[in-house]
Amino acid sequence: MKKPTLRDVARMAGVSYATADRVLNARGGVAEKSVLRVRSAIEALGYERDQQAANLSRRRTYEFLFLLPRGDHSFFRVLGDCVRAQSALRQADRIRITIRELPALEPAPLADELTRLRPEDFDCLALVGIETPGIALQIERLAAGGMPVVTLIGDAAAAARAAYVGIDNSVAGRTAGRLIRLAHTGRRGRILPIIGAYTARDHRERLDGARAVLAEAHAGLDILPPLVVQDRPEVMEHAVSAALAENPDVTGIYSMGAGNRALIRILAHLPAPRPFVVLHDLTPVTRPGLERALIDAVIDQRPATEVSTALDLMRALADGKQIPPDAGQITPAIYLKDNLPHPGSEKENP
Amino acid sequence: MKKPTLRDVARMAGVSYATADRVLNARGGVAEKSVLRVRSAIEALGYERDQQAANLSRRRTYEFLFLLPRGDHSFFRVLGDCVRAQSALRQADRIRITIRELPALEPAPLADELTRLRPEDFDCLALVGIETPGIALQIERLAAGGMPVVTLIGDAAAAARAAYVGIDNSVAGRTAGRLIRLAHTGRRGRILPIIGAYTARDHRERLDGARAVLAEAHAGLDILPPLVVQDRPEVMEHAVSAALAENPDVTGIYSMGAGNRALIRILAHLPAPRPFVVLHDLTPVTRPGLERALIDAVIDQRPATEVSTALDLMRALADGKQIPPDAGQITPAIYLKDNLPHPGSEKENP
DNA sequence: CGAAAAATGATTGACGTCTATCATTTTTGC
DNA sequence: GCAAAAATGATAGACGTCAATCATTTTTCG
Repeated sequence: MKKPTLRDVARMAGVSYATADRVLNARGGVAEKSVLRVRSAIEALGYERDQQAANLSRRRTYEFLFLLPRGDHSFFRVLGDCVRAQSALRQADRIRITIRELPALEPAPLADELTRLRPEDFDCLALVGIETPGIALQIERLAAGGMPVVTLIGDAAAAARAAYVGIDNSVAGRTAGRLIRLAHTGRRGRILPIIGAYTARDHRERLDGARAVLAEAHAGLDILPPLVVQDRPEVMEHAVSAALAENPDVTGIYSMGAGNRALIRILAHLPAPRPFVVLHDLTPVTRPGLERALIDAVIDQRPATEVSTALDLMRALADGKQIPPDAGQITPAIYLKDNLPHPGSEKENP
Repeated sequence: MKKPTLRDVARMAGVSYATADRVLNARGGVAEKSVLRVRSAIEALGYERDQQAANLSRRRTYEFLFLLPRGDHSFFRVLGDCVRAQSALRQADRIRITIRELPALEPAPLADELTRLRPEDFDCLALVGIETPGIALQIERLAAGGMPVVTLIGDAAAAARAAYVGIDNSVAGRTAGRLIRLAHTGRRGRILPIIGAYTARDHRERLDGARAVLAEAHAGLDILPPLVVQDRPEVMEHAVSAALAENPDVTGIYSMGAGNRALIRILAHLPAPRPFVVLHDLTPVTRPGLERALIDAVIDQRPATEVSTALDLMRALADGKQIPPDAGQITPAIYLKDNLPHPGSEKENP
């Protein structure tokens, strides 16, 4: 009644242990009929290789590389913390994580780094994708060379990468839109969207998602043209101040990108009733905003879950397993003032 | 530069492998000074036992028992599915899960089952707690006998159980309250709370949480006395129909317990504008309600995360590790129509 | 000081798999 | 039918730990 070993498989197939092993590990040099007999014995017994014993024997450690944006955005800092936290936890599982930090959101240094990589350097690579032909090319090269690539947070080279782990930004935008609609039940309003840049696909998707839901609203929700603030607090500071001065009747703000430190500062000095504010990602910047009720909701992509999921997938990939196509889909979380996770636990708890 | 083995520890401590092993596994019969030398060698080298090799050698399998409520509530059915899904996934980690289903929410059968249990039967026990002196006594007995007990969803015997895995129901209630407040921004309203029973601690906590947040609201939110429906659809059907007939101006409904099938049926026949509706737990009953926009928000305790977290803790406990006091805290999730997880993925994705 | 007790060392065979080698058997092709 | 090639069997030593045995050394104490 206990788990069958490869020895049991060999016995049932009527071959030697060596032959069963040759089949299992595809070493070749086995007659077709023997292959079939071993295969069906595996099937019949429901044999599954004891991966732990196998790893012990092979002295295998999983070597994973994470290419992360350097932490000028507070979200990227949180993300890095998540990776480091998981790195410590997974050492027991023979997983070794190397982290290299690159300038955030810049294609050139990332492409450079990828060019220098050889497929045999790591068992799997995770990176925050940027959609650029040069980067796609490198991902294809590495994947073809046998190093699976997982995109994290942002996708790239959708055909060549093994998995994308992250949220559906259109879903995130719709969710934000829904919250804003909720907060406008039975009244009219004017919404101010703020994005980093039109060129960022994730911001565009969030914007479109939010617009779709807000446009559904029967009642009149007036959606202002989006402010473009380049994810930078200084720009945010000016742009938002100006926009609010021009539109004192703004009842809702949806900030899709970074640089929210300035936004929160402005909100703190706004007279009541303040507009309803939704923004993205729980960080040391946004969390106090929620706690002080300056902002009302945060759409979070749950970086801890993303990193943990990514690592599960990377291990499966390194073991040569098949992966379901949408295994990396992360459902965005909604945080209000009241359901904030315990401080710090964002890093550990998937 | 690679991980030190026990052999390295022995060498550094200047003792034999056997002695190092005696210290590591507390087999006794070792002189004090040797113990110290080994200990400090472990410290100095940062040695950590290779748990996988150890388990292989011991032929250890973790034997865990789950005592689950029989699935008449749809949530408990989801919970059971989560346990079964994890059971399949964790076989590779040498975890064997036995599930016993008991009549839901009845103390007597649970106490009976516990009485029959001997501490040596399983390495760890997880159960949905009911707060009863008899059950507390049994948990204390098992814990004292060396079988750690983890409470799931509902707590019990807080002093004796090793961990509670579940949400803070007061937080869940506050979150629901906050959503209702959001939906009443700038307008008055009348809220209808629905609970299963006053005796259920979780329902009371949810109610108190929601009331606390709703009472904060400057504007007038009129909170009706809670309907008590015993978690049963038939009772719900009558009670809610009557309450809505009596109060046609209800603008919000918060259902804290089960039996929501009837509530959703009623909502489907209500003329617009429908009240704002929040209820608990994403199940095959509530999900379509969200999708059809009959209800507006679901507070979910993320059973997949709960089960997964419980298993992590149970393994740590079985390995004799220490556990941080709030390791089982689960942050409740808010689901709107737009951020529903992919169907089925609730069971797998923590 | 010497005997008993305590501590330590040395060693062995598992656990399930990997990797390698070498001998033996079976199949293939001429 | 025979040599060469292909397939198979048998076996051994690792991986890091556990659990056990037995011999040897050191300590304790009367």
